[in-house]
Amino acid sequence: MNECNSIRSSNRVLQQEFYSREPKIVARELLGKTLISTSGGKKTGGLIVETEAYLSKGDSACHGYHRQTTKNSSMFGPAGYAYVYPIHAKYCFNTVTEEPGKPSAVLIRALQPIFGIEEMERRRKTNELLNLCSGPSKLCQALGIGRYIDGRNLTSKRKVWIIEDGTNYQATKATARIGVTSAKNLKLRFVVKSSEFASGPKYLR
DNA sequence: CCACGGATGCGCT
DNA sequence: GCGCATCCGTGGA
Repeated sequence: MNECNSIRSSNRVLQQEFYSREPKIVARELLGKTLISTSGGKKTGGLIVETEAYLSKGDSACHGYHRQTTKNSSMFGPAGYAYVYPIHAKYCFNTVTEEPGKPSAVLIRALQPIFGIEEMERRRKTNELLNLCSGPSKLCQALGIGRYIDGRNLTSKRKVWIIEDGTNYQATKATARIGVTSAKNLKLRFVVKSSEFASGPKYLR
């Protein structure tokens, strides 16, 4: 934690204008904002401390790189909607960015747990705070996010949304994305510097 | 109907 | 740091 960080207090839900920009900008600005889910009837969520941008152009790691399919169609839709896809029997949660037709998104990779910690512990089957939301599939499990969230609007307080409330982090870091098998040269992963809640090895924080 | 990908995570070492 | 368990949804047959 850095003493230069300041706390924001606003319940305003992030709107389409926020998401309708380049994924790189959105990814950086999502750090320190608050992701909330009421899936399963329980309020869970936390501060976003790690994100990754997937670009609509020149990014072979982006799921929309080749063409639109049923799987990735929400990526081609309007900004401010969810793109959720299954991976290895788990899920990853993205916010769609830019205008319709441009397949880009921001993957939420880690949260500092804030709301519904007991419920998240139950869903994750662990009491370790640092292990609740430190990975894209971990946080989906903790927040009850599944494929049924794919294509949902994130700009109203229904099921899943993001509010301005949070922390203005001064120290952030950009690194290569984790786990991608192509376009490894692009530094499109954004992380709150030294955050113990982020995923990945320490030298990438 | 079925083969297979996939932006993972856990459990070892 | 690395191997592999795990499984849903897709799309081709």
